[in-house]
Amino acid sequence: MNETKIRILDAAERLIAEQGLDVSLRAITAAAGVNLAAVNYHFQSKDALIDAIVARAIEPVNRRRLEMLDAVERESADGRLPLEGVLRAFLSPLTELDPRGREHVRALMGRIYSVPDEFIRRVFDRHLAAIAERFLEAFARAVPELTAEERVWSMLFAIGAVIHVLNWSGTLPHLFKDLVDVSDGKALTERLIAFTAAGFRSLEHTRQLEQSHA
Amino acid sequence: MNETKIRILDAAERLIAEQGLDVSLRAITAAAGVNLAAVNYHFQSKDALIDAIVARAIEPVNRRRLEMLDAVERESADGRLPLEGVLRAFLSPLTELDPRGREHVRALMGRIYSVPDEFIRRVFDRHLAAIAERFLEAFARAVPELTAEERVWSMLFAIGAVIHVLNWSGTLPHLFKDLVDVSDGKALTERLIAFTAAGFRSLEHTRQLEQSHA
DNA sequence: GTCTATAGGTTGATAGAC
DNA sequence: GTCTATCAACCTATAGAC
Repeated sequence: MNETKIRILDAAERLIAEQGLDVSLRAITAAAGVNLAAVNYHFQSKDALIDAIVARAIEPVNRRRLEMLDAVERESADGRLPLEGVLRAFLSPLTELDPRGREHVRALMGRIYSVPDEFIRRVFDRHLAAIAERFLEAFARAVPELTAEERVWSMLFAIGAVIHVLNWSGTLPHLFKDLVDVSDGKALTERLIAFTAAGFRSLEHTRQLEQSHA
Repeated sequence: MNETKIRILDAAERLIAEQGLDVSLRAITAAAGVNLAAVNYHFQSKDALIDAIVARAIEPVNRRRLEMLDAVERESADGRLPLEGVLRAFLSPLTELDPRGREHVRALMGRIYSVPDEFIRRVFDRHLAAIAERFLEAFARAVPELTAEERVWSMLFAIGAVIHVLNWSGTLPHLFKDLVDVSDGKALTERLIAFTAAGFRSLEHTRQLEQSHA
Protein backbone atom coordinates (compact mmCIF):
# COMPACT_ATOMS: atom_id res chain seq x y z
CA MET A 1 0.00 0.00 0.00
CA ASN A 2 1.07 3.57 -0.72
CA GLU A 3 2.98 5.33 2.03
CA THR A 4 0.87 8.47 2.26
CA LYS A 5 -2.24 6.32 2.26
CA ILE A 6 -0.93 4.57 5.37
CA ARG A 7 0.08 7.88 6.94
CA ILE A 8 -3.49 9.10 6.48
CA LEU A 9 -4.95 5.92 8.00
CA ASP A 10 -2.62 6.10 10.99
CA ALA A 11 -3.32 9.76 11.68
CA ALA A 12 -7.08 9.38 11.21
CA GLU A 13 -7.10 6.34 13.46
CA ARG A 14 -5.43 8.22 16.30
CA LEU A 15 -7.52 11.38 15.95
CA ILE A 16 -10.81 9.49 15.74
CA ALA A 17 -9.86 7.48 18.82
CA GLU A 18 -9.18 10.71 20.71
CA GLN A 19 -11.92 13.00 19.45
CA GLY A 20 -14.59 10.91 17.77
CA LEU A 21 -15.76 10.40 14.22
CA ASP A 22 -16.34 14.05 13.39
CA VAL A 23 -12.71 15.02 12.95
CA SER A 24 -12.11 17.23 9.96
CA LEU A 25 -10.06 16.09 7.01
CA ARG A 26 -7.91 19.17 7.57
CA ALA A 27 -6.99 17.97 11.06
CA ILE A 28 -6.23 14.50 9.72
CA THR A 29 -4.07 15.59 6.80
CA ALA A 30 -2.25 18.11 8.99
CA ALA A 31 -1.44 15.40 11.55
CA ALA A 32 -0.39 13.04 8.78
CA GLY A 33 1.82 15.66 7.17
CA VAL A 34 0.17 15.24 3.79
CA ASN A 35 -1.86 17.45 1.54
CA LEU A 36 -5.58 17.95 2.08
CA ALA A 37 -6.46 16.69 -1.38
CA ALA A 38 -4.63 13.42 -0.78
CA VAL A 39 -7.59 12.01 1.14
CA ASN A 40 -9.95 12.32 -1.78
CA TYR A 41 -7.35 10.96 -4.14
CA HIS A 42 -6.49 7.80 -2.16
CA PHE A 43 -9.95 7.25 -0.72
CA GLN A 44 -12.96 8.58 -2.56
CA SER A 45 -14.61 10.40 0.34
CA LYS A 46 -14.44 10.93 4.05
CA ASP A 47 -17.03 8.20 4.57
CA ALA A 48 -14.91 5.74 2.63
CA LEU A 49 -11.89 6.68 4.76
CA ILE A 50 -13.86 6.00 7.93
CA ASP A 51 -15.05 2.67 6.55
CA ALA A 52 -11.44 1.74 5.84
CA ILE A 53 -10.43 2.63 9.40
CA VAL A 54 -13.29 0.65 10.91
CA ALA A 55 -12.42 -2.38 8.78
CA ARG A 56 -8.72 -2.15 9.63
CA ALA A 57 -9.55 -2.00 13.34
CA ILE A 58 -12.24 -4.68 13.56
CA GLU A 59 -11.19 -7.35 11.08
CA PRO A 60 -7.98 -8.48 12.82
CA VAL A 61 -9.94 -8.78 16.07
CA ASN A 62 -12.57 -10.89 14.33
CA ARG A 63 -9.94 -13.16 12.77
CA ARG A 64 -8.32 -13.72 16.15
CA ARG A 65 -11.71 -14.39 17.74
CA LEU A 66 -12.53 -17.07 15.19
CA GLU A 67 -9.06 -18.65 15.46
CA MET A 68 -9.44 -18.96 19.22
CA LEU A 69 -13.01 -20.20 18.98
CA ASP A 70 -11.98 -22.84 16.43
CA ALA A 71 -9.30 -24.04 18.84
CA VAL A 72 -11.78 -24.25 21.70
CA GLU A 73 -14.18 -26.26 19.55
CA ARG A 74 -11.41 -28.62 18.37
CA GLU A 75 -10.37 -29.39 21.93
CA SER A 76 -13.84 -30.24 23.18
CA ALA A 77 -14.44 -33.98 23.01
CA ASP A 78 -18.18 -33.97 23.58
CA GLY A 79 -20.61 -31.35 22.29
CA ARG A 80 -20.24 -29.11 25.32
CA LEU A 81 -17.83 -26.14 25.19
CA PRO A 82 -16.08 -24.57 28.19
CA LEU A 83 -17.78 -21.22 28.86
CA GLU A 84 -14.57 -19.54 29.99
CA GLY A 85 -12.84 -20.63 26.80
CA VAL A 86 -15.58 -19.20 24.59
CA LEU A 87 -15.55 -15.94 26.54
CA ARG A 88 -11.77 -15.74 26.26
CA ALA A 89 -12.04 -16.10 22.48
CA PHE A 90 -14.70 -13.40 22.46
CA LEU A 91 -13.08 -10.86 24.81
CA SER A 92 -9.31 -11.20 24.84
CA PRO A 93 -8.77 -10.11 21.21
CA LEU A 94 -10.25 -6.80 22.35
CA THR A 95 -8.58 -6.41 25.73
CA GLU A 96 -5.14 -7.45 24.54
CA LEU A 97 -5.29 -5.29 21.45
CA ASP A 98 -2.09 -3.82 20.04
CA PRO A 99 0.03 -3.76 23.17
CA ARG A 100 2.80 -1.29 22.39
CA GLY A 101 2.68 2.12 20.75
CA ARG A 102 -0.89 1.77 19.54
CA GLU A 103 -2.88 1.93 22.75
CA HIS A 104 -5.28 4.35 21.08
CA VAL A 105 -6.71 1.47 19.04
CA ARG A 106 -8.52 0.37 22.20
CA ALA A 107 -10.22 3.73 22.50
CA LEU A 108 -11.00 3.60 18.77
CA MET A 109 -12.71 0.25 19.20
CA GLY A 110 -14.77 1.61 22.07
CA ARG A 111 -15.74 4.59 19.95
CA ILE A 112 -16.84 2.42 17.01
CA TYR A 113 -19.28 0.51 19.21
CA SER A 114 -20.72 3.67 20.77
CA VAL A 115 -21.87 5.64 17.78
CA PRO A 116 -25.37 6.72 16.68
CA ASP A 117 -27.88 4.16 15.41
CA GLU A 118 -27.57 4.71 11.68
CA PHE A 119 -23.83 4.18 11.78
CA ILE A 120 -23.74 1.23 14.18
CA ARG A 121 -26.26 -0.59 12.04
CA ARG A 122 -23.91 -0.40 9.04
CA VAL A 123 -20.93 -1.51 11.12
CA PHE A 124 -22.92 -4.35 12.63
CA ASP A 125 -24.23 -5.67 9.33
CA ARG A 126 -20.80 -5.46 7.73
CA HIS A 127 -18.45 -6.61 10.48
CA LEU A 128 -20.30 -7.94 13.50
CA ALA A 129 -23.43 -9.85 12.47
CA ALA A 130 -21.60 -13.01 11.39
CA ILE A 131 -19.40 -12.99 14.50
CA ALA A 132 -22.40 -12.52 16.78
CA GLU A 133 -24.22 -15.42 15.18
CA ARG A 134 -21.17 -17.67 15.43
CA PHE A 135 -20.62 -16.89 19.11
CA LEU A 136 -24.29 -17.24 19.98
CA GLU A 137 -24.02 -20.80 18.68
CA ALA A 138 -20.92 -21.33 20.78
CA PHE A 139 -22.64 -19.95 23.87
CA ALA A 140 -25.52 -22.34 23.18
CA ARG A 141 -23.03 -25.20 23.42
CA ALA A 142 -21.39 -23.73 26.54
CA VAL A 143 -24.52 -22.95 28.58
CA PRO A 144 -27.32 -24.96 26.95
CA GLU A 145 -29.46 -24.43 30.03
CA LEU A 146 -30.06 -20.81 28.99
CA THR A 147 -32.80 -19.76 26.61
CA ALA A 148 -31.78 -18.10 23.35
CA GLU A 149 -33.05 -14.80 24.75
CA GLU A 150 -30.94 -15.13 27.88
CA ARG A 151 -27.85 -15.85 25.78
CA VAL A 152 -28.38 -12.71 23.69
CA TRP A 153 -28.77 -10.53 26.78
CA SER A 154 -25.73 -12.09 28.42
CA MET A 155 -23.64 -11.50 25.31
CA LEU A 156 -24.81 -7.90 25.19
CA PHE A 157 -23.85 -7.39 28.84
CA ALA A 158 -20.42 -8.90 28.17
CA ILE A 159 -19.87 -6.67 25.14
CA GLY A 160 -20.94 -3.66 27.18
CA ALA A 161 -18.52 -4.44 29.99
CA VAL A 162 -15.49 -4.65 27.70
CA ILE A 163 -16.50 -1.82 25.37
CA HIS A 164 -17.10 0.57 28.24
CA VAL A 165 -13.63 -0.06 29.63
CA LEU A 166 -12.11 0.45 26.18
CA ASN A 167 -14.22 3.54 25.64
CA TRP A 168 -13.08 5.16 28.87
CA SER A 169 -9.57 3.75 28.75
CA GLY A 170 -8.07 7.11 27.87
CA THR A 171 -9.53 8.85 30.89
CA LEU A 172 -9.93 6.05 33.49
CA PRO A 173 -6.54 6.74 35.10
CA HIS A 174 -7.72 10.31 35.71
CA LEU A 175 -11.09 9.24 37.12
CA PHE A 176 -9.88 6.53 39.53
CA LYS A 177 -6.27 7.49 40.08
CA ASP A 178 -4.32 4.59 41.50
CA LEU A 179 -7.16 2.09 41.61
CA VAL A 180 -7.22 0.98 37.99
CA ASP A 181 -4.38 -0.12 35.75
CA VAL A 182 -5.66 -0.03 32.19
CA SER A 183 -2.30 -0.94 30.72
CA ASP A 184 -2.38 -4.50 32.10
CA GLY A 185 -4.50 -6.11 29.40
CA LYS A 186 -4.03 -9.66 30.69
CA ALA A 187 -5.25 -8.87 34.20
CA LEU A 188 -8.25 -7.09 32.71
CA THR A 189 -8.99 -10.14 30.56
CA GLU A 190 -9.03 -12.48 33.56
CA ARG A 191 -11.31 -10.18 35.55
CA LEU A 192 -13.67 -9.82 32.62
CA ILE A 193 -13.85 -13.56 31.98
CA ALA A 194 -14.55 -14.33 35.63
CA PHE A 195 -17.16 -11.58 35.88
CA THR A 196 -19.03 -12.40 32.68
CA ALA A 197 -18.86 -16.19 33.07
CA ALA A 198 -20.51 -15.88 36.47
CA GLY A 199 -23.05 -13.55 34.89
CA PHE A 200 -23.96 -16.03 32.15
CA ARG A 201 -24.42 -18.82 34.69
CA SER A 202 -26.43 -16.63 37.09
CA LEU A 203 -29.37 -16.24 34.69
CA GLU A 204 -29.81 -19.98 34.63
CA HIS A 205 -29.66 -20.17 38.42
CA THR A 206 -32.18 -17.36 38.76
CA ARG A 207 -34.64 -19.20 36.57
CA GLN A 208 -34.11 -22.51 38.41
CA LEU A 209 -34.88 -20.77 41.68
CA GLU A 210 -38.08 -19.34 40.22
CA GLN A 211 -39.12 -22.75 38.99
CA SER A 212 -38.42 -24.49 42.29
CA HIS A 213 -40.51 -21.87 44.06
CA ALA A 214 -43.44 -22.51 41.74
CA MET B 1 -39.28 28.15 32.99
CA ASN B 2 -40.04 29.81 29.67
CA GLU B 3 -42.04 27.76 27.18
CA THR B 4 -39.72 28.10 24.19
CA LYS B 5 -36.78 27.30 26.42
CA ILE B 6 -38.46 23.98 27.26
CA ARG B 7 -39.33 23.38 23.61
CA ILE B 8 -35.66 23.81 22.72
CA LEU B 9 -34.56 21.43 25.48
CA ASP B 10 -37.09 18.78 24.41
CA ALA B 11 -36.16 18.96 20.74
CA ALA B 12 -32.42 18.97 21.42
CA GLU B 13 -32.79 16.04 23.79
CA ARG B 14 -34.52 13.93 21.18
CA LEU B 15 -32.18 14.86 18.33
CA ILE B 16 -29.03 14.29 20.38
CA ALA B 17 -30.37 10.91 21.48
CA GLU B 18 -30.93 9.95 17.86
CA GLN B 19 -27.95 11.49 16.10
CA GLY B 20 -25.33 12.35 18.68
CA LEU B 21 -23.94 15.55 20.15
CA ASP B 22 -23.02 17.20 16.85
CA VAL B 23 -26.52 18.18 15.83
CA SER B 24 -26.72 21.67 14.39
CA LEU B 25 -28.60 24.43 16.17
CA ARG B 26 -30.58 24.88 12.96
CA ALA B 27 -31.84 21.30 13.14
CA ILE B 28 -32.76 21.77 16.80
CA THR B 29 -34.62 25.05 16.37
CA ALA B 30 -36.42 23.72 13.28
CA ALA B 31 -37.61 20.65 15.21
CA ALA B 32 -38.63 22.83 18.15
CA GLY B 33 -40.51 25.24 15.91
CA VAL B 34 -38.65 28.24 17.28
CA ASN B 35 -36.29 30.78 15.83
CA LEU B 36 -32.60 30.06 15.41
CA ALA B 37 -31.56 33.02 17.53
CA ALA B 38 -33.65 31.78 20.45
CA VAL B 39 -30.95 29.32 21.45
CA ASN B 40 -28.35 31.98 21.97
CA TYR B 41 -30.87 34.16 23.77
CA HIS B 42 -32.10 31.57 26.30
CA PHE B 43 -28.80 29.72 26.63
CA GLN B 44 -25.58 31.53 25.97
CA SER B 45 -24.02 29.04 23.59
CA LYS B 46 -24.44 25.59 22.13
CA ASP B 47 -22.11 24.19 24.80
CA ALA B 48 -24.29 25.65 27.53
CA LEU B 49 -27.37 24.11 25.93
CA ILE B 50 -25.69 20.70 25.91
CA ASP B 51 -24.67 21.10 29.55
CA ALA B 52 -28.28 21.87 30.42
CA ILE B 53 -29.48 18.76 28.60
CA VAL B 54 -26.91 16.56 30.31
CA ALA B 55 -27.87 17.93 33.71
CA ARG B 56 -31.59 17.51 33.07
CA ALA B 57 -31.03 13.88 32.01
CA ILE B 58 -28.59 12.77 34.71
CA GLU B 59 -29.68 14.58 37.85
CA PRO B 60 -33.09 12.90 38.30
CA VAL B 61 -31.38 9.52 37.87
CA ASN B 62 -28.83 10.44 40.52
CA ARG B 63 -31.52 11.60 42.94
CA ARG B 64 -33.41 8.34 42.51
CA ARG B 65 -30.21 6.35 42.96
CA LEU B 66 -29.44 8.07 46.24
CA GLU B 67 -33.04 7.71 47.47
CA MET B 68 -32.95 3.99 46.85
CA LEU B 69 -29.49 3.58 48.34
CA ASP B 70 -30.56 5.47 51.45
CA ALA B 71 -33.49 3.09 51.84
CA VAL B 72 -31.24 0.05 51.47
CA GLU B 73 -28.89 1.42 54.11
CA ARG B 74 -31.74 2.21 56.50
CA GLU B 75 -33.08 -1.34 56.28
CA SER B 76 -29.80 -3.07 57.00
CA ALA B 77 -29.49 -3.92 60.65
CA ASP B 78 -25.81 -4.78 60.76
CA GLY B 79 -23.11 -3.06 58.72
CA ARG B 80 -23.49 -5.39 55.76
CA LEU B 81 -25.61 -4.31 52.77
CA PRO B 82 -27.43 -6.67 50.38
CA LEU B 83 -25.51 -6.63 47.09
CA GLU B 84 -28.64 -7.02 44.97
CA GLY B 85 -30.23 -4.06 46.73
CA VAL B 86 -27.25 -1.81 46.09
CA LEU B 87 -27.12 -2.88 42.45
CA ARG B 88 -30.84 -2.22 42.08
CA ALA B 89 -30.36 1.30 43.41
CA PHE B 90 -27.47 1.77 40.99
CA LEU B 91 -29.01 0.28 37.84
CA SER B 92 -32.81 0.49 37.92
CA PRO B 93 -33.03 4.31 37.77
CA LEU B 94 -31.34 3.91 34.36
CA THR B 95 -33.20 0.90 33.01
CA GLU B 96 -36.63 2.08 34.12
CA LEU B 97 -36.09 5.59 32.85
CA ASP B 98 -39.08 7.59 31.61
CA PRO B 99 -41.35 4.76 30.61
CA ARG B 100 -43.86 6.32 28.23
CA GLY B 101 -43.36 8.80 25.42
CA ARG B 102 -39.77 9.56 26.29
CA GLU B 103 -37.98 6.34 25.42
CA HIS B 104 -35.29 8.35 23.66
CA VAL B 105 -33.97 9.48 27.05
CA ARG B 106 -32.47 6.00 27.40
CA ALA B 107 -30.52 6.41 24.19
CA LEU B 108 -29.50 9.89 25.31
CA MET B 109 -28.10 8.50 28.54
CA GLY B 110 -26.12 5.90 26.64
CA ARG B 111 -24.81 8.61 24.35
CA ILE B 112 -23.67 10.79 27.26
CA TYR B 113 -21.55 7.97 28.70
CA SER B 114 -19.97 7.14 25.33
CA VAL B 115 -18.46 10.42 24.28
CA PRO B 116 -14.83 11.47 23.72
CA ASP B 117 -12.46 11.84 26.66
CA GLU B 118 -12.47 15.59 27.06
CA PHE B 119 -16.24 15.68 27.31
CA ILE B 120 -16.72 12.63 29.53
CA ARG B 121 -14.22 14.04 32.00
CA ARG B 122 -16.33 17.18 32.44
CA VAL B 123 -19.53 15.15 32.79
CA PHE B 124 -17.88 12.81 35.28
CA ASP B 125 -16.47 15.55 37.48
CA ARG B 126 -19.75 17.44 37.48
CA HIS B 127 -22.38 14.70 37.73
CA LEU B 128 -20.85 11.29 38.36
CA ALA B 129 -17.84 11.55 40.66
CA ALA B 130 -19.84 11.95 43.87
CA ILE B 131 -22.23 9.15 42.93
CA ALA B 132 -19.36 6.82 42.07
CA GLU B 133 -17.71 7.47 45.42
CA ARG B 134 -20.93 6.92 47.33
CA PHE B 135 -21.67 3.62 45.59
CA LEU B 136 -18.11 2.38 45.95
CA GLU B 137 -18.58 2.78 49.70
CA ALA B 138 -21.87 0.87 49.49
CA PHE B 139 -20.23 -1.91 47.47
CA ALA B 140 -17.54 -2.08 50.12
CA ARG B 141 -20.26 -2.83 52.66
CA ALA B 142 -21.97 -5.32 50.34
CA VAL B 143 -18.94 -7.36 49.25
CA PRO B 144 -16.21 -6.52 51.81
CA GLU B 145 -14.22 -9.56 50.65
CA LEU B 146 -13.28 -7.70 47.46
CA THR B 147 -10.31 -5.37 47.25
CA ALA B 148 -10.96 -1.73 46.39
CA GLU B 149 -9.50 -2.35 42.94
CA GLU B 150 -11.84 -5.28 42.32
CA ARG B 151 -14.83 -3.18 43.35
CA VAL B 152 -13.90 -0.43 40.90
CA TRP B 153 -13.55 -2.88 38.02
CA SER B 154 -16.81 -4.59 38.91
CA MET B 155 -18.61 -1.28 39.02
CA LEU B 156 -17.16 -0.35 35.62
CA PHE B 157 -18.30 -3.67 34.15
CA ALA B 158 -21.79 -3.12 35.55
CA ILE B 159 -21.95 0.41 34.14
CA GLY B 160 -20.77 -0.88 30.79
CA ALA B 161 -23.43 -3.58 30.67
CA VAL B 162 -26.30 -1.18 31.26
CA ILE B 163 -24.93 1.69 29.18
CA HIS B 164 -24.31 -0.53 26.18
CA VAL B 165 -27.90 -1.72 26.21
CA LEU B 166 -29.15 1.86 26.50
CA ASN B 167 -26.75 2.98 23.80
CA TRP B 168 -27.95 0.35 21.33
CA SER B 169 -31.57 0.41 22.50
CA GLY B 170 -32.72 2.21 19.38
CA THR B 171 -31.31 -0.40 17.03
CA LEU B 172 -31.31 -3.62 19.09
CA PRO B 173 -34.71 -4.73 17.79
CA HIS B 174 -33.28 -4.53 14.28
CA LEU B 175 -30.12 -6.45 15.15
CA PHE B 176 -31.72 -9.33 17.09
CA LYS B 177 -35.26 -9.33 15.76
CA ASP B 178 -37.52 -11.24 18.07
CA LEU B 179 -34.94 -12.21 20.65
CA VAL B 180 -34.73 -8.99 22.65
CA ASP B 181 -37.50 -6.87 24.09
CA VAL B 182 -35.99 -3.51 25.02
CA SER B 183 -39.31 -2.03 26.04
CA ASP B 184 -39.63 -4.26 29.14
CA GLY B 185 -37.48 -2.25 31.52
CA LYS B 186 -38.32 -4.32 34.59
CA ALA B 187 -37.27 -7.62 33.02
CA LEU B 188 -34.04 -5.99 31.87
CA THR B 189 -33.43 -4.76 35.39
CA GLU B 190 -33.78 -8.22 36.89
CA ARG B 191 -31.45 -9.77 34.32
CA LEU B 192 -28.88 -7.04 34.87
CA ILE B 193 -28.98 -7.37 38.65
CA ALA B 194 -28.59 -11.16 38.52
CA PHE B 195 -25.78 -10.93 35.96
CA THR B 196 -23.77 -8.21 37.70
CA ALA B 197 -24.30 -9.52 41.24
CA ALA B 198 -22.85 -12.87 40.17
CA GLY B 199 -20.02 -10.98 38.49
CA PHE B 200 -19.15 -9.03 41.65
CA ARG B 201 -19.10 -12.21 43.72
CA SER B 202 -17.08 -14.14 41.14
CA LEU B 203 -13.97 -12.00 41.56
CA GLU B 204 -13.87 -12.90 45.22
CA HIS B 205 -14.29 -16.59 44.45
CA THR B 206 -11.55 -16.46 41.82
CA ARG B 207 -9.14 -15.02 44.33
CA GLN B 208 -10.10 -17.54 47.03
CA LEU B 209 -9.39 -20.35 44.60
CA GLU B 210 -5.98 -18.90 43.80
CA GLN B 211 -5.17 -18.62 47.49
CA SER B 212 -6.30 -22.16 48.30
CA HIS B 213 -4.12 -23.46 45.49
CA ALA B 214 -1.09 -21.65 46.90
C1' DG C 1 0.96 11.38 -7.11
C1' DT C 2 1.09 15.68 -5.20
C1' DC C 3 0.11 20.29 -5.05
C1' DT C 4 -2.73 25.11 -5.11
C1' DA C 5 -6.88 27.34 -5.47
C1' DT C 6 -11.44 27.55 -5.00
C1' DA C 7 -16.22 26.27 -5.38
C1' DG C 8 -20.32 25.51 -2.75
C1' DG C 9 -22.36 24.55 1.48
C1' DT C 10 -22.67 24.29 6.46
C1' DT C 11 -21.77 25.89 10.99
C1' DG C 12 -22.27 28.96 15.63
C1' DA C 13 -22.94 33.47 16.92
C1' DT C 14 -24.65 38.31 16.82
C1' DA C 15 -26.36 42.98 15.51
C1' DG C 16 -30.34 45.46 15.23
C1' DA C 17 -35.38 46.12 13.95
C1' DC C 18 -39.85 45.28 16.08
C1' DG D 1 -38.74 37.94 23.69
C1' DT D 2 -38.80 37.13 19.01
C1' DC D 3 -37.61 37.97 14.49
C1' DT D 4 -34.53 38.77 9.91
C1' DA D 5 -30.26 39.27 8.00
C1' DT D 6 -25.72 38.52 7.97
C1' DC D 7 -20.80 37.60 9.31
C1' DA D 8 -16.75 35.00 9.73
C1' DA D 9 -15.15 30.58 10.12
C1' DC D 10 -15.30 26.17 9.08
C1' DC D 11 -16.30 22.11 6.28
C1' DT D 12 -15.94 18.45 2.09
C1' DA D 13 -14.99 17.86 -2.49
C1' DT D 14 -12.96 18.87 -6.94
C1' DA D 15 -10.77 21.10 -11.00
C1' DG D 16 -6.56 21.79 -13.01
C1' DA D 17 -1.40 22.96 -12.94
C1' DC D 18 2.90 20.54 -12.25
